[in-house]
Amino acid sequence: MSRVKKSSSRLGRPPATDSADTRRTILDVARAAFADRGFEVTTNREIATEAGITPAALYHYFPSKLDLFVAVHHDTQERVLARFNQAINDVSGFVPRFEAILDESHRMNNEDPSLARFLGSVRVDVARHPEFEMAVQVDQAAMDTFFRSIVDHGVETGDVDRSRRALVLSFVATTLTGLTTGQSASDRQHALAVEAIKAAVRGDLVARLPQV
Amino acid sequence: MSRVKKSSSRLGRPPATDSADTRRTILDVARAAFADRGFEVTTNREIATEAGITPAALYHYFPSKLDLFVAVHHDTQERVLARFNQAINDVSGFVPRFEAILDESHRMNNEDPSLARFLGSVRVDVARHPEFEMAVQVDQAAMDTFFRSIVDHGVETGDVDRSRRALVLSFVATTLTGLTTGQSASDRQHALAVEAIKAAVRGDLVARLPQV
Amino acid sequence: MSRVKKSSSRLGRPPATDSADTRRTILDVARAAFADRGFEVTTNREIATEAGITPAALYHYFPSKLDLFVAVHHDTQERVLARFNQAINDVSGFVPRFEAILDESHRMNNEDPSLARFLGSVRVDVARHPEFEMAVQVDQAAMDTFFRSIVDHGVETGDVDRSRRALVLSFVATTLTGLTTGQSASDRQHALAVEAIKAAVRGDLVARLPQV
Amino acid sequence: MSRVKKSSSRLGRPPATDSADTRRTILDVARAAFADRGFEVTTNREIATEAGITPAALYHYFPSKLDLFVAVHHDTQERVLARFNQAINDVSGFVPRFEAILDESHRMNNEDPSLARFLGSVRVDVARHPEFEMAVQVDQAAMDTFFRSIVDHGVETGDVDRSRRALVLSFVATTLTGLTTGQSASDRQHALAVEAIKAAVRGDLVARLPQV
DNA sequence: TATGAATGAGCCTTCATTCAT
DNA sequence: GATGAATGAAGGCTCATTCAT
Repeated sequence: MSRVKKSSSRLGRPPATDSADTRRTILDVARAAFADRGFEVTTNREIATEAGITPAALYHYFPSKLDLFVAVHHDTQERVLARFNQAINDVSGFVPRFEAILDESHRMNNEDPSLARFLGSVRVDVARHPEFEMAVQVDQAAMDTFFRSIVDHGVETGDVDRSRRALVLSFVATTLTGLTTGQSASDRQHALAVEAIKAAVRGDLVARLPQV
Repeated sequence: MSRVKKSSSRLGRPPATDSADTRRTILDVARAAFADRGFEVTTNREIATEAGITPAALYHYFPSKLDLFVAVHHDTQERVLARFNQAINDVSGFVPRFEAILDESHRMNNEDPSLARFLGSVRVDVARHPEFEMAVQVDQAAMDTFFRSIVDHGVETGDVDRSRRALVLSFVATTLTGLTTGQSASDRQHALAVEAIKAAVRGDLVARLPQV
Repeated sequence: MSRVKKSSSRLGRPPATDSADTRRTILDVARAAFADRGFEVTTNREIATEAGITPAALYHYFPSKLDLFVAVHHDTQERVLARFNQAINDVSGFVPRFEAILDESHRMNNEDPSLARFLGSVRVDVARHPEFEMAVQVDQAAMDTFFRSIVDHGVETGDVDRSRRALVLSFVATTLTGLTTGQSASDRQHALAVEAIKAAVRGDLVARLPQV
Repeated sequence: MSRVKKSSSRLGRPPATDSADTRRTILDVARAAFADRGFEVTTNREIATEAGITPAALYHYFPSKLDLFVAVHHDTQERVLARFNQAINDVSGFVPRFEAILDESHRMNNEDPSLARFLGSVRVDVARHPEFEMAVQVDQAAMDTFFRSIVDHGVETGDVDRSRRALVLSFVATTLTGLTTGQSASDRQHALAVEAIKAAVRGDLVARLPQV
């Protein structure tokens, strides 16, 4: 919101601008826009205006709208993964690590909701644009690998049964997707969902039924 | 499967029926298209062609593309809700009912994947088009109410602690969203996710940690 | 110039228009524009405006600007070839036939200068746009074949030496290109060039030098 | 052949010379580009890149793309005219001089095809850009004057009939245009066309018909 | 002299929608 | 009901050109 540079609106190179700054701004602005409105609905003009430049200037930094999207994806995935990695750094065991990830998710959702929101909506955009598939799959594989490593770590520490690796991984993917996609609107809602997932993992979400 | 409207030569049939058939076809075709490619990317021409008519003819059935989308939403929500209601009909207790819903979800995802896929992607489309919000909120409220009733039923039957109503409801919303949005690509994947959710609800997803 | 239909500028289908007429008008208008300004410089908007429609309506008749160009090429080539064929119909011998073609060229250049001008400039446009090559080569092969047949006919009637077939064909191509490309601006200039070519073919353009 | 400006490290050389080198390089590179793709299709960036500089640097040498084009035209016309003048230097009579010009054309087409190709395509570009007309007409007048002088020389030496001056001049213009525009693709083709024109001028292209 | 960052104008094309038939 | 012809608005992108450095 406070990103808008004073719109110079004058020809030629603007005084005292840093190329890297502009690129960073574009990436941030674009992430928010893509997260809110998706790839199709977001126009170059919107992104450019919010970044304080003209649509044509976008092409100075990214060869096409699609490339910009891919760059945003890569940047976001990278940042989130770094946060996750750092979050589990001095934590051991599957459950503690998963909870650390959930907590970090919640923190990130507070600091910059566009990170999670983007990752939540990217799935849809990618599904809708077959051209994206290849471009983002490297990044997504990295995220997959990360989650898999958490589960495998759980197997080692004993809280995940070796035979249930796939099941647990599926649970992680499903809940994280659900959290990111559906519950990131308000802080309260997000916090509640995080608690719910934790409770479920701990096994005390609902009363244990007497196993007949 | 055959999407093209059958040629209307069944003698004696009132013409109104053909009209209703065409409307039905449009709705089905549009649901699949919106589910696959989203509101923006799907064009009237695509829908019309697949329904065997011209884009202009669409306007005899729906006043605008937006109205068509809303109609599809209503229709889909209604059908899914009917299936859910029927699924829990002779089942008692929160966990059994939730499991029944998950199973029904899985069945539906097999029979006509476009139902779930549409509901999965509608969230994004609605978020991206503020105009939709009002139109779909009635339908979404109905779904909310349904889930709330399941949880309340759980409180009555005793397997949901009264103080955890909100928590459990959040879990239902989160996992169902995650299931629909992220795990509906293949039957196998969907089945696994359903099992994972069930295990989590039963409390035996991971090894119970010794409660100190 | 007098092609402009009353600009309806009203939405929906305009009353009493014939699709075939509009297509014909577009083709004619486009030929003139392409001939004058070339493919790149001519804009869809110019063509549309001169044809009394909007740029978007162009796409009702031709899938792209390139396709329109190819259609104009085909149409023009066909019409010119028809005139040439008719011109040599009851004439025998290479020289008489070549002269008939030159005369017909001159007549056409008077009636509708855009035919020749287009054919003159198309060579350049095709050279500049590799994508055109394939699309127009069928038409150009037909023209080639026609000229070749004239020369071969000359061999049969005896006024072209069999060993000079290639040479004569080259002369026909060179002069006709030169005529169309460089001398079609004014009627007088064109007529003079036609006379010059005829004189050269007759062998009395310049005084015969005493062959030492 | 090597288009890239040599690195300017020859000590003691006045910097002005490097500047002149760069200008020369731009002119050469631009001629080839304009010849191949025409004024519109050729971009400043292409020219600059091939000349080893940036688009902005172009503006240190030429005030605009249009001016660059005009400069290329002037330069090319000048060089070709110089070659032509030299070619007819010690030749007398219209036919021998015309043949000398044709031979020189052929030689030039071999050495640097871009000279002829540029001159062949310039006609079209000028016709397409009314702004060029005035700028190039001085150069073209010089070329015209040259050809006129050849013909007048022919009148003096007696091989051109005084009454046929205009006719012969038209022939020269037409064939030279045809040669440059249409037959300069391959050496073989060009050579054949040159021979054909020579034969026509000599009067023995086709069998002389019995003049009744 | 040269570069990199930026602009403004304009182009081709797509699309929802309208209207006469 | 349905179609085909047309529109207006908008979008992504390219390009010559400008200006601070």
